[in-house]
This record gives sequence, C-alpha cells and structure tokens, in this order.
Amino acid sequence: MSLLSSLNERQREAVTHFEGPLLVVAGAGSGKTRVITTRVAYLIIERGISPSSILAVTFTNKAADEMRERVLRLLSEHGRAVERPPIVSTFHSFCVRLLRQYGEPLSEVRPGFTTRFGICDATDQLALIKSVMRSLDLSLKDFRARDVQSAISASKNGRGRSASRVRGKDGSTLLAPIMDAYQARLLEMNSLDFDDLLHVAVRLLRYSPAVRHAVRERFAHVLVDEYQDTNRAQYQLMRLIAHPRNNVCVVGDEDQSIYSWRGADINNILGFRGDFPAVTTIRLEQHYRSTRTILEAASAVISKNLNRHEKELWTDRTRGELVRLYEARSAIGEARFVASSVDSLIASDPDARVGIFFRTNAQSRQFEEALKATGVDFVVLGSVGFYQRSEIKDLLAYLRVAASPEDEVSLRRIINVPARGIGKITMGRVGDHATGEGISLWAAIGDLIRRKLLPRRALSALSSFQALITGLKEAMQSSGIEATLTWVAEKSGYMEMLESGRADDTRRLENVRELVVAAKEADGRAESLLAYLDRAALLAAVDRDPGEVRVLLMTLHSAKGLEFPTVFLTGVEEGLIPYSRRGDVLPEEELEEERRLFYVGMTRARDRLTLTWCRNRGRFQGDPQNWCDPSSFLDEIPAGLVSDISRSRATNKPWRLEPRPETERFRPPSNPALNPKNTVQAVKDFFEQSAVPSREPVESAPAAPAVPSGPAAGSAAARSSKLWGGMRRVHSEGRFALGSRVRHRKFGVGVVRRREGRGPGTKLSVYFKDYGLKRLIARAAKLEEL
DNA sequence: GGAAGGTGATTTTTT
DNA sequence: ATCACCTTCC
Repeated sequence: MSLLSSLNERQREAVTHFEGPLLVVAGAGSGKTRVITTRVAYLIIERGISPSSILAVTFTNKAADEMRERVLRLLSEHGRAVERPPIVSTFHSFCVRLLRQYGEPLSEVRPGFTTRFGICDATDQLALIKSVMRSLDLSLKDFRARDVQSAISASKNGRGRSASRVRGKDGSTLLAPIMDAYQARLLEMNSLDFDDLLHVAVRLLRYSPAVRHAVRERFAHVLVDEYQDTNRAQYQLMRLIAHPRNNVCVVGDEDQSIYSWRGADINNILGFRGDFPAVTTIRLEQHYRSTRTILEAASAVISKNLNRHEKELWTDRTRGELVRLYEARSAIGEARFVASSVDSLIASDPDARVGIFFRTNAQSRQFEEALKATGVDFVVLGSVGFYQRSEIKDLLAYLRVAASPEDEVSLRRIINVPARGIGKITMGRVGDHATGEGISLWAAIGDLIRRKLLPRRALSALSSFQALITGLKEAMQSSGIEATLTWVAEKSGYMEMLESGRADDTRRLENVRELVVAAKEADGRAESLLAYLDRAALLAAVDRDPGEVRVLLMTLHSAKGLEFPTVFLTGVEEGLIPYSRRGDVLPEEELEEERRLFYVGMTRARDRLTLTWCRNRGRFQGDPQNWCDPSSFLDEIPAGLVSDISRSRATNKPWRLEPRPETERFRPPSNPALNPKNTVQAVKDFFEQSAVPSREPVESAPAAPAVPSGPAAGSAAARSSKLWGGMRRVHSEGRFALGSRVRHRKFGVGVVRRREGRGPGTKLSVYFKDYGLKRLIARAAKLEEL
C-alpha cells in the first residue's frame, strides 16, 4: 500500500511538499500527527533524505515517543529498516543533547560552563529562588516565591507582564536584584533552568560559527509539531537550525494555543508568513474525529475568539448524540455521576475508552475516590509527577551532588535529610564562608572542616556528611546506577527514616522501590548516570505510560493530542476558570485562552461528550464569591446541540444558599473594535460603578452543628466554622480498642471510632469533643488509654 | 543549636 | 497536602 493512499488531497500536499518553508494550519482532529509522521517517512523513502538528518520536535515527551514510534512503524511497513533513526524529541531534550555534544565553545562566553552542566527543574528553581531571597534578606512573607518564579520565566521569555506582580508592601519592585542573584547562582553551579536550556542553546548557535555550521549540515529538514505553542527562544532555535535552506515544516492551530503563560507566542503562527515570505500554506479543514454535533458545538465556542484566522472545520461524520449536560450540587455529586456513567459505559461496551478532564490537578482527587468506590480501573496522568516527588528528588539529589558537588540546590536539599545535625545556623555559616571565600558550598564545607572553624558538634556532623558523599562517589565509580542508588539509600539513613516513620511513609517506600526498578532498567540500557539524571529532570508525570487501562484522568493541558470515544469535561462552570482567578477580571487575552482550553477539551471527544459542573465546589462551599453557575462558554453553544440540563435528585431540592446575583458578574465587551487596553479600563470602571461583590457573612451555616462561638463572621475562620466537635484521624503508636476512651495531651478526652491498619502507625479516627475541624493529624499523637 | 511538634496559610496549566 | 514560621524541649 502506498504511503499516500489513505490521505486526503490537502494532507497529501503537505506530505509531498519538498523544499522550502511550509506552514500547515491543521485544525483539531484534521490528521495533524498523521501528516507529520507520514511526511517524515515520505522524505526518507521517496526523497532519499537520510533519516538521521531529519529533526522533528514536539512539546511533550509523550508526543515525541508516539511520533517516533509511528514513524518507525511506517518505515518498517514500507520495508525500510533504519540504523540511525530520525531525531524526534522535545525542544528541551534536544537542547540538552545539543549542549552536551557541542557546548564546549560556550565556556568562552559563559564562565564556568562545561558540558557537564546540571539541569534545574521547576522544584529546584523554586528552592533556589527562596534561598536567594533569604540571602537578600527578603522575607518570604513579603514576596511569594511562586510569583518571582513566574516573573523570572516571563522575563526570560521577553514578557515583562508578571514582573509588575512582584511587589513588596511598599510597592517597590525588587525583581531585578533577585533575578541577578538567581542567575549568578545558576552560573556558579553550572546549572541551567528550563528556560536557560533554550536560551543557551540559541546563544551557542549564534556564538559559534563552527557549531552553527555543523548543526545546519546535520539537519536537512526540521519539523515542528504544535507550532502554536512555541515561544520566542524555540522559534529562534528553529530558524537558526533551518537557515539558510529553510526546509522547515511547522504544523499548528492557533485555536489550540494554551500555553501563553509559558511564553508561547500566538504571533509565531499568525506571523509565520512574515518571517518566511516564500512559505507555502496548507489548511487542513476536514475533521475526522468528532461527530458533527460535537464539532459544531466546539466551533461555536471558539468562533467567539477575535484573535484568530477564520477557519471552518467540516466533517462528513454523522450528527451523533447531543452533547450532554449535567449539573451536580457538589463536587462529590459531580464525581459520583461521572463514575457511575463510566461504570455502566465500560460494562456495556468492552471497547469503550473514556477521558475525564478537569482544569487543575487538584480536582482529580474527587474523581479518583468516586471511581475507586465504583470499582472502575483508571489511571491518573499528571498530578504530582513521580520524578517530582520529594523522596525521589531527595535520592536523585544525592546522586547529583556526587556527580557534581557544585550543585548547590541538590546539596542544600539533602545535607540534612535525614536529619544529621546540620541545622539552619550551621548552614548559614557554611553559606557565609562560601560567599566570603568565593568558593562553592561543597568547597566551603571541606575548608571549614580542615581549618576547624566551627563548633565541634557542627564539624563532626559536616564531616560525616562529607564522608558519605565521598563514599558515594567511589560507589558510583565502581558500580551501576541501581547499586549506587541502593547504596546511598541505605548509607544515608534515608531508608531507615522512611521505614521507622509514620504510616503515610509506606507510599514513599514504594516509590523508592519503583525508582530502584527504573534505575535497573537504565542499567540494562547501559545508560550513563548523567543521561539518566537528564531524563529524570525532563520527564513530566504526564509522560508515564497508562498501559491498557481504559479510563484516564487528566488535566485539559495534558489532554491535548489525545482522543477518546467518550469524554467527560468536568468543572465547566465559570468557563473553567480556576478558583484562584474567580472573581478576578480576566483580560481579554486570558479569556480567549480559557476558551481555547475549553475547545481543546471538547474536540478530544469522538462520539460522546458530557459537560458537567457543580454549583458548590470543595472548600469554597458557602462562600458567595465562589457560587458557580454554568454560564460563559456554555451560553455560546447553540441550544439544538445540547441536551437539557440533567440534575441529580439532590440537586432538584431547593437551594440552601441563594445563587450569586447575576448583576455582579462581569461580561467582557464583545465589540471587536474595542482595543484590549480600553477593555482593561472598561473593566475598572465597571467595578468602580457597581459595588464590588463583597464577602458577606454566610447566613446559613454548612451542614453541621451550629457554630458555638468564633471569630467575626465573614472571616476565613467563620466560613470554615471550625469550632465543632468532630472525628479526628490520628496515627497512633499503640492499639486502641474501638469505643475505648483516650486522652490526648492537648485535645482532651476522645472516643476511638474507627481503626485502619495495625501495629505502629495505626490510623485511628478519634472523636474529640472540642477540637476544630481543621485538618487531620498526620503525626504520631501521644495518646493514653483511660 | 537542633529536632520535633504545632499552627495557619496557600493551591492553574508544564518543559 | 505542603510550607513557613513559631514554640517547646533536649
């Protein structure tokens, strides 16, 4: 069978275009990935391009893996075995390879740079920012490290937007000094953060003619998937590599651009023609995925965006079922509805695959619990990534420190984990010494020990740490990754800490075991330690393989690029805008991005799409600011395409709380002529004129005993009504019979109501008469039986 | 000085 | 759930 036979005419054009720039505007479900993979195979088979001189970049490791696999399958189907396959990778991992292989000349312009640089991931970055802020005598209370982090990223990507958010109480902007110090620290420890990977790669290509030449010689064709999500640095990189042949093929869809907060610049796609005047543009407008109903509903939503090319997707698929709407009373009700629907669906259809989408990772928990209760097998993509979990990062940090002791972030991370007597004060002194002598922390430790400049106790603690790392280095020389890892987990006392710890550490122990398995696999591939650490740093949770499981939970962001016969798009009230932005006025740009996100979610569905929401969500229940109603984007879908809203029986009961008055909600002006800048002003005026919705006290308390007494109504404390008696869960050293009375040092007398597990770390649910319903007690409680 | 316990605040999306 | 910061105990 010919490579091209299953393609439509437009797709074939895109595949067979040979030299010169090519822009493929590929709407959702128009066969984008198929075009790009077939094109790679076509270039190799029909045009005789050497596989290894083709570079294809995507945004996620998952997409890269899939593309690589599909290309190789196509090649083998057409009887073409390849020794050196095309390079299919993410921008970031491509940059790492580039810098490790060709990076040497950079040491001339970037002092201290070597090709053994470390990678500073988001968590490391946050830790480093906090450490920098402390050394600048800035309290974390005055500035939020997260804000600084996004401001640094925004600034590196040429967007000053969030810089203004970083202000002290006096209104001063202190971003510049923090950034300078942060960048200096990265340089000192020869580390690159995610943004740097891109920028430094660009810098390398600009600086070194030899490298530039070599890379351009190497890659005859460059292909970029999800082009609408490229930021400036990625764009520059692409141009630098493709120049001067400009054999560059970009495939994208501005309607699916959902990463502007990461610096993705929609103008890269809207303005591609300006940069490559000779470009051939091909539009893929035939939609293969969804039923006509789903496609029309999604198109109706996205057509409200102003900042886009007119584009009309069409399909010859049948109308199919209406888009279903479901309103639950609470988040739990929503989750139960989804779970029971999924349950009956997969019971009746053995081939059913279901995607459950939500806006934020935190929202997945309710669905996990409901699915578990129903007995449905599922996999959660994302949430806290395996390689981001603290126990995993801790152990990898040991390896990093041994591989390069200058890695200050990793050093600080593990120097006192498990606790070995090196506290804040000692570390402060070590830090001062390092700064004073102009040496690294690791060198400072050695120096302090040699010259005996600290109290004896601190010195001996530091010495034992130093000995541990030295021992680790030796272990690393002589054995594989798995053995090294096991060695350090034992010798550092880390395993002991987890094993002797509380009940909630069993999960961590399992994770450590999983890490050891991963290390074993890396050994099996004869991977170097450095390569292993690179991969761990760049691997997001989303990239884990779901295997054969048919029900997948994920955020809308990680849903891009996937498709499911059945999709539940949840939490659509307020048009998906997350809690933290509720009540904020979104600038038009951000509103459009929310709409694109909604669009991405809808167009993942092949046959069945259900939109769900609830009126009262999670811990914000009862807060008038967070009463929800399904408006915004839902209103934009023509009525003929959606079912009537169905509600749970509970929901049909009268509301305990009044819905939020309609007049207090801001609707962005829909006049296309309106300048975004004026819009901001219009928004301000709106809130000046109408009374700003206030956080008035809640009249009826949530379903619970009345509040006996408490702080002023309207405050956070009053909203959560925390002075009830209630069930506490405590981890206990001893075993207590159900119903027995116990005394807690602080909470007084309580009754054991439930017991989970046995032995040390037994979880007890204890009813204390006068304890606030604020949180579970996770630490071992000292209980005595009465 | 360090460790451990306790308290209140905070939480978008990802390489 | 996790973090910063405080108190208390050693």
